[in-house]
Amino acid sequence: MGLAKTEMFTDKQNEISLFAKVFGHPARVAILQHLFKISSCACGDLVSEIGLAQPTISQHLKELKHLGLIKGNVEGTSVCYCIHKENWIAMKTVMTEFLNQDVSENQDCC
Amino acid sequence: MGLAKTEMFTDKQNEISLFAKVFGHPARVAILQHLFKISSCACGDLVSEIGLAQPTISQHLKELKHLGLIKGNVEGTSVCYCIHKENWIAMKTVMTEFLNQDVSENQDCC
DNA sequence: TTTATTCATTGCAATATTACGATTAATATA
DNA sequence: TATATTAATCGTAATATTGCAATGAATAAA
Repeated sequence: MGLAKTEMFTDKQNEISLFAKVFGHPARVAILQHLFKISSCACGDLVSEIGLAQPTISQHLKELKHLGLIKGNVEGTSVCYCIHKENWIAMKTVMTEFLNQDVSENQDCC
Repeated sequence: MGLAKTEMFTDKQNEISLFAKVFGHPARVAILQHLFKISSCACGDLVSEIGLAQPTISQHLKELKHLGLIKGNVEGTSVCYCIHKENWIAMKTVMTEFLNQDVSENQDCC
Protein backbone atom coordinates (compact mmCIF):
# COMPACT_ATOMS: atom_id res chain seq x y z
CA MET A 1 0.00 0.00 0.00
CA GLY A 2 2.98 2.27 -0.42
CA LEU A 3 2.71 3.36 3.20
CA ALA A 4 5.24 2.48 5.89
CA LYS A 5 3.65 1.03 9.01
CA THR A 6 5.46 3.40 11.35
CA GLU A 7 3.40 2.37 14.38
CA MET A 8 5.18 -0.98 14.38
CA PHE A 9 8.56 0.60 15.02
CA THR A 10 10.27 2.55 17.78
CA ASP A 11 10.51 6.34 17.72
CA LYS A 12 14.24 6.00 17.20
CA GLN A 13 13.83 3.67 14.24
CA ASN A 14 11.34 6.05 12.65
CA GLU A 15 13.61 9.02 13.34
CA ILE A 16 16.58 7.33 11.72
CA SER A 17 14.54 6.38 8.67
CA LEU A 18 13.17 9.92 8.27
CA PHE A 19 16.64 11.44 8.31
CA ALA A 20 17.92 8.76 5.94
CA LYS A 21 15.01 9.25 3.58
CA VAL A 22 15.80 12.92 3.08
CA PHE A 23 19.36 11.95 2.13
CA GLY A 24 17.95 9.34 -0.22
CA HIS A 25 17.93 11.61 -3.23
CA PRO A 26 21.16 12.84 -4.89
CA ALA A 27 19.73 16.33 -5.46
CA ARG A 28 19.28 16.83 -1.72
CA VAL A 29 22.77 15.49 -1.06
CA ALA A 30 24.13 17.93 -3.65
CA ILE A 31 22.20 20.83 -2.16
CA LEU A 32 23.57 20.13 1.31
CA GLN A 33 27.13 19.71 0.05
CA HIS A 34 26.88 23.01 -1.79
CA LEU A 35 25.56 24.78 1.30
CA PHE A 36 28.43 23.39 3.33
CA LYS A 37 30.88 24.54 0.67
CA ILE A 38 29.71 28.11 0.25
CA SER A 39 28.06 28.71 3.64
CA SER A 40 24.89 30.30 2.31
CA CYS A 41 23.20 30.42 -1.02
CA ALA A 42 20.13 31.77 -2.79
CA CYS A 43 17.62 29.34 -4.21
CA GLY A 44 18.38 30.55 -7.74
CA ASP A 45 22.07 29.77 -7.36
CA LEU A 46 21.18 26.23 -6.34
CA VAL A 47 19.01 25.92 -9.44
CA SER A 48 22.00 26.83 -11.67
CA GLU A 49 24.37 24.72 -9.58
CA ILE A 50 22.27 21.55 -9.51
CA GLY A 51 20.64 21.78 -12.92
CA LEU A 52 17.07 20.84 -12.06
CA ALA A 53 14.10 23.13 -12.61
CA GLN A 54 13.32 25.80 -10.05
CA PRO A 55 10.11 24.20 -8.73
CA THR A 56 11.98 20.91 -8.27
CA ILE A 57 14.77 22.53 -6.27
CA SER A 58 12.22 24.48 -4.28
CA GLN A 59 10.48 21.24 -3.38
CA HIS A 60 13.71 19.57 -2.26
CA LEU A 61 14.56 22.65 -0.18
CA LYS A 62 11.15 22.41 1.44
CA GLU A 63 11.79 18.84 2.55
CA LEU A 64 15.20 19.72 3.97
CA LYS A 65 13.69 22.69 5.77
CA HIS A 66 10.79 20.61 7.09
CA LEU A 67 13.26 18.25 8.75
CA GLY A 68 15.07 21.26 10.18
CA LEU A 69 18.38 20.62 8.45
CA ILE A 70 18.44 23.99 6.68
CA LYS A 71 17.21 27.51 7.37
CA GLY A 72 15.86 30.02 4.84
CA ASN A 73 16.12 33.78 5.10
CA VAL A 74 14.25 36.16 2.81
CA GLU A 75 16.51 38.86 1.38
CA GLY A 76 14.60 41.10 -0.96
CA THR A 77 13.25 38.98 -3.77
CA SER A 78 15.61 36.14 -3.14
CA VAL A 79 15.81 33.58 -0.33
CA CYS A 80 19.10 32.71 1.27
CA TYR A 81 19.52 29.16 2.54
CA CYS A 82 22.06 27.74 4.96
CA ILE A 83 22.70 24.69 7.12
CA HIS A 84 20.93 24.65 10.49
CA LYS A 85 24.05 23.84 12.49
CA GLU A 86 22.49 22.76 15.79
CA ASN A 87 19.98 20.47 14.09
CA TRP A 88 22.63 19.06 11.78
CA ILE A 89 24.75 18.10 14.77
CA ALA A 90 21.76 16.55 16.54
CA MET A 91 20.94 14.55 13.41
CA LYS A 92 24.56 13.48 13.11
CA THR A 93 24.47 12.10 16.65
CA VAL A 94 21.44 9.94 15.87
CA MET A 95 22.79 8.67 12.56
CA THR A 96 26.30 8.06 13.84
CA GLU A 97 24.99 5.97 16.71
CA PHE A 98 23.13 3.85 14.18
CA LEU A 99 26.11 3.51 11.86
CA ASN A 100 28.52 2.72 14.70
CA GLN A 101 26.72 -0.34 15.99
CA ASP A 102 29.48 -2.70 16.99
CA VAL A 103 30.21 -5.27 14.36
CA SER A 104 33.36 -6.75 15.85
CA GLU A 105 31.72 -9.03 18.43
CA ASN A 106 29.44 -10.67 15.91
CA GLN A 107 29.95 -14.08 14.43
CA ASP A 108 29.22 -14.46 10.75
CA CYS A 109 26.63 -17.00 9.74
CA CYS A 110 28.21 -17.39 6.34
CA MET B 1 8.45 11.82 -13.32
CA GLY B 2 9.17 9.75 -10.23
CA LEU B 3 12.67 9.03 -11.49
CA ALA B 4 15.80 10.61 -10.03
CA LYS B 5 18.05 12.14 -12.68
CA THR B 6 21.17 10.37 -11.43
CA GLU B 7 23.23 11.41 -14.45
CA MET B 8 23.23 14.98 -13.18
CA PHE B 9 25.08 14.06 -10.00
CA THR B 10 28.49 12.75 -9.03
CA ASP B 11 29.12 9.07 -8.34
CA LYS B 12 29.68 9.94 -4.70
CA GLN B 13 26.39 11.82 -4.43
CA ASN B 14 24.55 8.90 -6.00
CA GLU B 15 26.33 6.44 -3.73
CA ILE B 16 25.41 8.39 -0.61
CA SER B 17 21.79 8.64 -1.68
CA LEU B 18 21.57 4.91 -2.44
CA PHE B 19 22.86 3.99 1.01
CA ALA B 20 20.59 6.54 2.64
CA LYS B 21 17.60 5.32 0.69
CA VAL B 22 17.95 1.80 2.02
CA PHE B 23 17.94 3.20 5.57
CA GLY B 24 14.89 5.25 4.67
CA HIS B 25 12.40 2.66 5.88
CA PRO B 26 12.01 1.77 9.57
CA ALA B 27 11.62 -1.95 8.81
CA ARG B 28 15.09 -2.07 7.27
CA VAL B 29 16.52 -0.10 10.19
CA ALA B 30 14.87 -2.59 12.57
CA ILE B 31 16.18 -5.59 10.60
CA LEU B 32 19.73 -4.25 10.72
CA GLN B 33 19.52 -3.44 14.43
CA HIS B 34 18.24 -6.95 15.14
CA LEU B 35 21.05 -8.51 13.12
CA PHE B 36 23.59 -6.46 15.04
CA LYS B 37 21.99 -7.54 18.30
CA ILE B 38 21.82 -11.26 17.73
CA SER B 39 24.61 -11.69 15.16
CA SER B 40 22.69 -13.92 12.80
CA CYS B 41 19.06 -14.68 12.25
CA ALA B 42 16.72 -16.71 10.06
CA CYS B 43 14.24 -14.86 7.85
CA GLY B 44 11.34 -16.36 9.83
CA ASP B 45 12.69 -14.98 13.09
CA LEU B 46 12.80 -11.53 11.54
CA VAL B 47 9.20 -11.94 10.44
CA SER B 48 8.15 -12.62 14.07
CA GLU B 49 10.46 -9.93 15.40
CA ILE B 50 9.39 -7.13 13.05
CA GLY B 51 5.74 -8.04 12.62
CA LEU B 52 5.35 -7.57 8.88
CA ALA B 53 4.31 -10.34 6.51
CA GLN B 54 6.92 -12.78 5.25
CA PRO B 55 6.94 -11.55 1.63
CA THR B 56 7.40 -7.98 2.87
CA ILE B 57 10.38 -8.89 5.06
CA SER B 58 11.82 -10.96 2.24
CA GLN B 59 11.60 -7.95 -0.05
CA HIS B 60 13.36 -5.68 2.47
CA LEU B 61 16.07 -8.31 2.96
CA LYS B 62 16.56 -8.43 -0.80
CA GLU B 63 17.22 -4.70 -0.92
CA LEU B 64 19.69 -4.86 1.95
CA LYS B 65 21.43 -7.80 0.28
CA HIS B 66 21.47 -6.05 -3.10
CA LEU B 67 23.38 -3.16 -1.56
CA GLY B 68 25.74 -5.65 0.04
CA LEU B 69 24.99 -4.71 3.64
CA ILE B 70 23.89 -8.22 4.64
CA LYS B 71 24.73 -11.76 3.66
CA GLY B 72 22.37 -14.73 3.45
CA ASN B 73 23.30 -18.34 4.04
CA VAL B 74 20.98 -21.25 3.25
CA GLU B 75 20.74 -23.70 6.14
CA GLY B 76 18.34 -26.46 5.31
CA THR B 77 14.94 -24.97 4.66
CA SER B 78 15.77 -21.70 6.37
CA VAL B 79 18.06 -18.85 5.40
CA CYS B 80 20.40 -17.30 7.92
CA TYR B 81 21.14 -13.60 7.53
CA CYS B 82 23.92 -11.53 9.02
CA ILE B 83 25.67 -8.17 8.58
CA HIS B 84 28.32 -8.03 5.86
CA LYS B 85 31.00 -6.50 8.06
CA GLU B 86 33.47 -5.30 5.43
CA ASN B 87 30.76 -3.65 3.34
CA TRP B 88 29.14 -2.12 6.41
CA ILE B 89 32.43 -0.51 7.37
CA ALA B 90 32.95 0.75 3.81
CA MET B 91 29.43 2.21 3.78
CA LYS B 92 30.07 3.79 7.17
CA THR B 93 33.15 5.55 5.81
CA VAL B 94 31.17 7.09 2.96
CA MET B 95 28.26 8.16 5.14
CA THR B 96 30.41 9.47 7.97
CA GLU B 97 32.40 11.64 5.58
CA PHE B 98 29.12 13.14 4.37
CA LEU B 99 27.76 13.67 7.87
CA ASN B 100 31.02 15.15 9.16
CA GLN B 101 31.21 18.03 6.70
CA ASP B 102 32.62 20.87 8.70
CA VAL B 103 29.98 23.25 9.91
CA SER B 104 32.11 25.37 12.21
CA GLU B 105 33.67 27.62 9.56
CA ASN B 106 30.35 28.57 8.05
CA GLN B 107 28.56 31.83 8.61
CA ASP B 108 24.84 31.67 9.03
CA CYS B 109 22.72 33.62 6.61
CA CYS B 110 19.90 33.88 9.09
C1' DT C 1 2.39 52.53 -10.80
C1' DT C 2 4.30 49.41 -13.93
C1' DT C 3 7.59 45.97 -14.85
C1' DA C 4 11.12 42.67 -13.61
C1' DT C 5 12.99 39.35 -10.52
C1' DT C 6 12.83 35.64 -7.43
C1' DC C 7 10.82 31.95 -5.23
C1' DA C 8 6.69 29.19 -3.55
C1' DT C 9 2.63 26.71 -4.76
C1' DT C 10 -0.53 24.12 -7.65
C1' DG C 11 -1.68 20.51 -10.64
C1' DC C 12 -0.46 16.75 -13.16
C1' DA C 13 2.04 12.77 -15.48
C1' DA C 14 5.38 9.20 -14.91
C1' DT C 15 7.57 6.19 -11.99
C1' DA C 16 8.81 4.05 -7.45
C1' DT C 17 7.72 2.03 -3.06
C1' DT C 18 5.24 -0.62 0.28
C1' DA C 19 2.53 -4.46 1.65
C1' DC C 20 0.56 -8.84 1.17
C1' DG C 21 -2.14 -13.04 -0.77
C1' DA C 22 -1.13 -16.71 -3.70
C1' DT C 23 2.12 -19.48 -5.53
C1' DT C 24 6.53 -21.69 -6.36
C1' DA C 25 11.04 -23.79 -5.20
C1' DA C 26 13.89 -26.14 -2.20
C1' DT C 27 14.95 -29.00 1.44
C1' DA C 28 13.85 -31.87 5.50
C1' DT C 29 11.26 -35.46 7.58
C1' DA C 30 7.92 -39.19 8.16
C1' DT D 1 7.36 -41.01 -2.00
C1' DA D 2 4.33 -37.85 0.41
C1' DT D 3 4.05 -34.13 3.50
C1' DA D 4 5.72 -30.21 6.09
C1' DT D 5 8.59 -26.21 6.56
C1' DT D 6 10.83 -22.20 5.02
C1' DA D 7 11.70 -18.49 2.12
C1' DA D 8 11.66 -16.40 -2.65
C1' DT D 9 8.89 -14.74 -6.37
C1' DC D 10 4.75 -13.08 -8.78
C1' DG D 11 0.96 -10.17 -9.22
C1' DT D 12 -1.54 -6.41 -7.73
C1' DA D 13 -3.58 -2.51 -5.01
C1' DA D 14 -2.63 1.59 -2.50
C1' DT D 15 0.26 5.28 -1.74
C1' DA D 16 4.55 8.15 -2.29
C1' DT D 17 8.02 10.46 -4.94
C1' DT D 18 10.01 13.00 -8.67
C1' DG D 19 9.94 16.55 -12.07
C1' DC D 20 8.15 20.42 -14.36
C1' DA D 21 4.86 23.87 -16.73
C1' DA D 22 1.85 27.22 -15.25
C1' DT D 23 0.67 30.32 -11.96
C1' DG D 24 0.78 33.20 -7.84
C1' DA D 25 2.93 36.16 -4.21
C1' DA D 26 6.30 39.30 -2.70
C1' DT D 27 9.67 42.66 -3.23
C1' DA D 28 12.78 45.68 -6.00
C1' DA D 29 13.60 48.86 -9.57
C1' DA D 30 12.26 51.96 -13.24
